Amino acid sequence: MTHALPYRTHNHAHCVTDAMDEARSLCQTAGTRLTQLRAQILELIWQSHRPLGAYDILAILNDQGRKAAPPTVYRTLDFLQGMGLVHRIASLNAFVGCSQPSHNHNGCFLICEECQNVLELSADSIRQAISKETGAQGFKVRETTLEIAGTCPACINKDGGKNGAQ
Amino acid sequence: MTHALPYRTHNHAHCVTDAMDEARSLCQTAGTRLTQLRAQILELIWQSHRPLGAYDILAILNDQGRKAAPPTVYRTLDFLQGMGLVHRIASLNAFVGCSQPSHNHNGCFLICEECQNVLELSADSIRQAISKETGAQGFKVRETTLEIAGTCPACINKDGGKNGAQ
DNA sequence: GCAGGGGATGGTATAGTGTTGCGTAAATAG
DNA sequence: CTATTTACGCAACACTATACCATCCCCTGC
Repeated sequence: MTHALPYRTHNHAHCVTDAMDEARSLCQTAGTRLTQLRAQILELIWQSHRPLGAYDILAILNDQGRKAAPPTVYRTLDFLQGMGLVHRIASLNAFVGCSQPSHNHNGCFLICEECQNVLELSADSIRQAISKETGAQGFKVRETTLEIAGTCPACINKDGGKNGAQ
Repeated sequence: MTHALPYRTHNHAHCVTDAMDEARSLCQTAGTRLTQLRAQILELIWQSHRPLGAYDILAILNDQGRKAAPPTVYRTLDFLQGMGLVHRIASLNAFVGCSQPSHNHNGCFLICEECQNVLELSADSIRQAISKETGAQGFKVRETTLEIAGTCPACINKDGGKNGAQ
């Protein structure tokens, strides 16, 4: 299936239910437990395509009546990351749902600085270029962090060229 | 001129003097001041090819008799970043000297997780691939963060395949 | 030489992000 | 039903970064 672009209007409920379904299925397969807390936090992250800080999550959890402290959140995020269900955006210190948890690890993130939406690309051509360069250096890659900040097409149009000009 | 590979033995004093010379020249051109503090911090960062945390710098400064507080260090780092003399590695919360401050902004960093050395690549082919993908999305790039963690060739050899195996 | 102004630095406090360690509770296995 | 593993609650702390104000220094013009 194709995934909706975050910055286009789409039925976001589908994103959430899809993500939760896939999460349940992945945990089932892996023999890990998608507990109530983990599901709750994953769903919180999927409330939008905007990355959420750990302390944002913490605040929402506490608003929702759960007594949580930072370790609770970070542990859960570690689990979700380990399962490939969420990604950490290093340049933002924030977390976003992974749109294709079964494939597409080490993705490439397009971060709109106006609307804060993040689009995850698979970007095979970029991956190949990286692989070629690192190979030439004899460098063995474990993990790549590729985060691109800028302006998404929706915001470029919205601005009428305010930032699109230069 | 060609730059030495950080993880090969090289006369590192040259890296430092080159970097300092270039820094002086760049500041001269830009009409900014490479003050004693700024030079001191830049030189600290260039002590090695390993990224240095802001609080590492702070500790060394204080060891060296200067009374500094965090804002002093961050201000100075901001300046040095603004001049393109150092880069911040988001995935490490640390700073490294820029090997080619006059060109090569938005570089690509190969981070060895064993020896901690960082090599900065220009990586035009990667940049082109990114540009192509983002262009296809209609996304306007302002800044790219590309940090690749893994093992450098020197450490791969040193380990005799300990990590190189898998 | 000297006042004025702007950039650079010193310093306190505080905000934001992430971790350690330990004890308890819940789920699963035997 | 006990033992073991796994998850969660909680306190304290470590690390990273910024806001804000005061002071200093250097350059400029006089």
